[in-house]
Amino acid sequence: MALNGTGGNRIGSETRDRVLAAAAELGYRPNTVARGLRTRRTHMLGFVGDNVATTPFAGQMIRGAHDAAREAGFLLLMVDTTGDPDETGEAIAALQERQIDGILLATMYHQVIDVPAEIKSTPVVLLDSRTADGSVTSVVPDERGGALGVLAELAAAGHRRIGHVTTAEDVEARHIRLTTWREHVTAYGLDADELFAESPEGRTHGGYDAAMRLLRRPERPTAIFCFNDRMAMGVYRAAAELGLSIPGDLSVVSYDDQELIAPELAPGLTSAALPHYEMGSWAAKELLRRLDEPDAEPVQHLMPCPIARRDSVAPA
Amino acid sequence: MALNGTGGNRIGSETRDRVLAAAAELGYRPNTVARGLRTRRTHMLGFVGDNVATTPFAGQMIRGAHDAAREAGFLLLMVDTTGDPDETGEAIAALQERQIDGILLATMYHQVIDVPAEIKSTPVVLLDSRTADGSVTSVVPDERGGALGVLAELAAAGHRRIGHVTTAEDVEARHIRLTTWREHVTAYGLDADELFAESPEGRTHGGYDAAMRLLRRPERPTAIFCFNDRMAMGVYRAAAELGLSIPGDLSVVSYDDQELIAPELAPGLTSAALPHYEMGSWAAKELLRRLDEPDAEPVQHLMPCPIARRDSVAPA
DNA sequence: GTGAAAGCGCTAACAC
DNA sequence: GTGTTAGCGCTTTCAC
Repeated sequence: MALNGTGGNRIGSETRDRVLAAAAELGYRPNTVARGLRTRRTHMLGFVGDNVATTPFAGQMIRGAHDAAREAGFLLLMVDTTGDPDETGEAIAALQERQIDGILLATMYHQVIDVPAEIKSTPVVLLDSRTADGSVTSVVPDERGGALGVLAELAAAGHRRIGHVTTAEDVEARHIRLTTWREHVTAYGLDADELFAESPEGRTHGGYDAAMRLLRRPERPTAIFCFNDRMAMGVYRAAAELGLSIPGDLSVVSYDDQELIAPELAPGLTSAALPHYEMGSWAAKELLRRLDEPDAEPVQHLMPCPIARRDSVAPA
Repeated sequence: MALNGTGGNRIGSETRDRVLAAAAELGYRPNTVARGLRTRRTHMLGFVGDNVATTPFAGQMIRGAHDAAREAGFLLLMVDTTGDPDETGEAIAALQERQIDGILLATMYHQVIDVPAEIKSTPVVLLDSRTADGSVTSVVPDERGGALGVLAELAAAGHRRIGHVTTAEDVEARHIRLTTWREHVTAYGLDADELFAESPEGRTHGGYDAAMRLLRRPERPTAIFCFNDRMAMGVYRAAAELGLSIPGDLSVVSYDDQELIAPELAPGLTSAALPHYEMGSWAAKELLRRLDEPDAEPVQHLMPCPIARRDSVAPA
């Protein structure tokens, strides 16, 4: 009671001091396992990810969750899976055996998922994914906001003929970014199809290919909004090959703001950042809050994507 | 005993079946906390990293350790720090309170460290770092081997005037890679200083700067060995500006094999890979082994760095 | 203001 | 082959 500060004035201040002194002298540290057995609180959060530790930028989600948890005296017990449902179920079971207080269920990119049945009564918050019906608390990036942000950068520089280079992969991010862009150019009365090019894969080569096709059209766009930084890297290469200078002849904006790419390109790439750290932190805090308030209504949170402004945009 | 398979033939097979059936029916899962309290084994490994979750490629170390641990029924309890010794000490204490069975102490890049005093009796394996005196079991990349490997690629293509572009930052990797290169070109009777250029920072811009200086010298090298992929990215840019084609006029090899860079450059960059996954896996397995054999002699392991061959090397 | 004891869910030793 | 019990290190209730 002296150590925990519990029991109010049940314990004399002089007695408490003696206890504290003895503890310090002995280097005493409470055994959290025994405490957990008794209190049924382990002060551990389970973190289940699908290849999150492996995915370069998604690691920031771990870090965000970690920091928020640690600040509250919690530690993260990690299980990384391949995303396979059976494996995820097993991971959750392994975590529950260890009596974790709650679960953070993370995906390496924004997607819609079903929550595994195993979770049941364990409090859970979804990280970078959400359920179709919104029945589980979750946080995902505000992709629409981010797309509007980079499009606004171009608009402010006077661009109207803004092309879009994207992947054909069927992911949430593609749909939202594409839809937002389409609305934007359509609002100018432009034909979106004429300004659109996609490639099977959202990587450098795909970006290069799509950009080559787009930039060779009779009325080429004055700016391109890329699905992601990797595709933007390909767009840079295509522009160089066609003798177009960035941002002189062509402005480029993108999404993801990957630290290994966006700031390293020449010129630096203006990109909407995926707020991985913030999402991780938000999810952990929200989960912690829910441990004390198990009946709180589920929340769907959209995390803003700040725009990293660099030198890839110039007046049209 | 039926569930754990312990107690040998103490329990009848028919009785065991009944127990198993009942457990399955109830969805019974043993409480690992209670078990840990009794057996003093939690089947959790502490993973202490300095910004490891944050560092893009180092995440593979976590994944390697995770997979090896999980295969043995262990889970990773993560603490990420800034690398500050006090913080690391506190992290270790937090882990010990939770009765973890052993500690993996990881750094985000290869370095020489002192082991925190707190560790004491807890079994520990160092990941991507080592002690000066070799008193603690550790695994680091075989940087010399990797450097020899990429230099051999160049030698096999007939290159002798091999330049080196590196960082001035005082890190293990710089020293080993530099020394290995110096020995290599000196063995050809060349003056290493004429083929050497460094920049304050090991990033793209630094690589560009150093390469510009190096490639403008009267007798320019026919190939460049770069400290890392980011600097290589700058070397590519410099070569392009000087009208030198890669690999036609200049071959380039590098170190790290970062997935976001080496395969994405055009042409693909030949690079020695940092075996992060393998190091993580080795460290966890070795730690697990040591839990049962606490008195085993410390081992210093060098993990080979495989060469990722791409298209940046051509005959001299 | 303080001492004593029960019990969290397990494992292992001890009976028979 | 099976039933019983102590105890891991804590927290909390009860008694005084």
